[in-house]
Amino acid sequence: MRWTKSLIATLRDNPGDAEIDSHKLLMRAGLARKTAAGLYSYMPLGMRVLEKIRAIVRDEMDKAGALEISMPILQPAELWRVTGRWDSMGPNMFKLRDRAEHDYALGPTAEETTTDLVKGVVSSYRQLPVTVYQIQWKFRDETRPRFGLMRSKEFLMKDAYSFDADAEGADANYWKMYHAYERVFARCGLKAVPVQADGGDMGDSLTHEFHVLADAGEDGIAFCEGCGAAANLEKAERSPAPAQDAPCPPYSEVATPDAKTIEQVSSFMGLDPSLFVKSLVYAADGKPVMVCVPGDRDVNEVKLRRFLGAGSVALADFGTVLRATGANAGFVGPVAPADGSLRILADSSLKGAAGRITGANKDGFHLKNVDLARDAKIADGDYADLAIAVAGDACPHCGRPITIKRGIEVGQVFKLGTKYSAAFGAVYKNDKLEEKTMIMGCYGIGVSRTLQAVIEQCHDKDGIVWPASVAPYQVAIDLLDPKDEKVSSAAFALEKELEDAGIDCIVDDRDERPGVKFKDADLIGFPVRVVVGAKGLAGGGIEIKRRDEDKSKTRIVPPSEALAAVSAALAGR
RNA sequence: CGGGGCGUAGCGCAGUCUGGUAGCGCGUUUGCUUGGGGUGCAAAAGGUCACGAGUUCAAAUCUCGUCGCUCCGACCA
Repeated sequence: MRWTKSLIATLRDNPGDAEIDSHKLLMRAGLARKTAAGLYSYMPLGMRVLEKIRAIVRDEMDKAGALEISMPILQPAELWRVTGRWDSMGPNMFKLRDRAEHDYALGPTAEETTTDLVKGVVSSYRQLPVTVYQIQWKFRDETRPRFGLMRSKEFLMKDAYSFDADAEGADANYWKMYHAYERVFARCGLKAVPVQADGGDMGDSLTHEFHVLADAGEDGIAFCEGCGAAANLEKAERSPAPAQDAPCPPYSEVATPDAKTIEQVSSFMGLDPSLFVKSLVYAADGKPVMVCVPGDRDVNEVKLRRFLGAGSVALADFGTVLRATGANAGFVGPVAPADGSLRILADSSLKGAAGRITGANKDGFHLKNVDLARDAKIADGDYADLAIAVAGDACPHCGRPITIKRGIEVGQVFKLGTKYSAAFGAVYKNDKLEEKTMIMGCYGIGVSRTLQAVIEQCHDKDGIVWPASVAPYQVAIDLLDPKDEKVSSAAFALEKELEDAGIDCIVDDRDERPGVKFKDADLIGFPVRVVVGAKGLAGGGIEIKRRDEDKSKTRIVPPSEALAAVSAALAGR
């Protein structure tokens, strides 16, 4: 490919709306342009990267025995109503209507569509197991799209769905995909780590997320250096030691006017936040429940929902808080709430807590010297791990302190069980002609997000440093004297040689100064750069340098050895 | 959903407070120059100053409204 025949527009300045390096570089290197908020157009260079990632994903899926299909982006509402997700996905789904007033969604995922499809095709155990996948544009009405392709309204996703006759098969499929994912990300040049995650809406059982570690990541991940455990913070368990507080005198009221937050009250009273009990009123499936955690901790709503077995939990509105406790938010506590039947939960680290400060369930007042066991009605079984883990918490498996890092979620594997197959009646007949429900798994990879994750992980101060496997072109040939017949024909000859050898390359044949070409090549990040110039040719040859190497490592070879030298350089990447 | 910031040339921005001929850098075009890390010089093209209404002799600038973009927060009591 010739630079002058492509459509490449690099930018000197960072776009004003880009916050993180990968987003800035995505735009500056001319890989994509923003069309509207959360919507991007891929330029020729970006398209090539996307296609290369897609090809790797497809290859690994095929090797894992999955079958590629394509299902409609436009999905009828009736499918979503079968599982109730038409309502439960709520505003996250783009919904529209045709002229006959039929409802549709722009697919945010495709469990329903796939289950319905497979149900109609598979009827015998002889056809199982089967795994199908597609690489398709997905749509989600994000409340806040950000960071370019990281969180956008439209994104390319590979979604695979497995159907098995029995649990053992489903299990085997899960791990087959898990290992395929490891290979996909490794081949994209990414260090992605599998972490335990919460099933959320999709199912209750085993699930792992694959994360690319990066400070710009939106998820927190807890790691244990001791035993290697890794879990999303939403899921991360801790094993908090119970408090062993000394007995304290009876509790008494303290006036704390205008001090509502833990921060305000603790500074008002001059006491450490950890001595406070933070009490929050939640609505669990609409029913109020109070949750107490130490003042320097936050409630983990995912764990809370799991513990309660609730469909949804959210902080209660102020009216509910007032009715349940008798006070406004800021002054509530576990001691004698107005609603005596209010269930009160507490984090395990509060078991045995005494001498603590809580809200008084009376506006403007807190209580000091609260002994939870003595003063609050908390059932023994209602002490649980309910707080978000923080660095230094004990690992539940080996007891060593955990560390917290940030990650970008690029993939996730789920065991779905029969949630969808049961809803759709996706059954097969076994060898005794008995009807059985298929057991499912689903597996997603954010293809467009992966593109940006590679940039986030592979860049330096000069630009992107593409792994050879997903680079828009593997080789850039900087033609320094395009008007010199001899020089340009040498460059074009090498271009042909490389292309014949299956190495894609782009010749920068612009009438630009060398510095401009070097800067652009570094910015876009082609893995190998070849310089063909009059000066070099006269001096014996052409220059070859890897993007991740210093200038001093430049090799000069005669044109006849260029192909071998480029291949060698690429092999090193 | 709440709060802040911003909408001026393809991109990045100044000008707005204090109303009076629409500016700068990059990019683009042409010519010369230079030719190994974003050359230098000169000339040129390119803007209904987001949109609408109002105030005024006069509005990018003041007022009101609308739309869009963006950041932070989303009840942690």
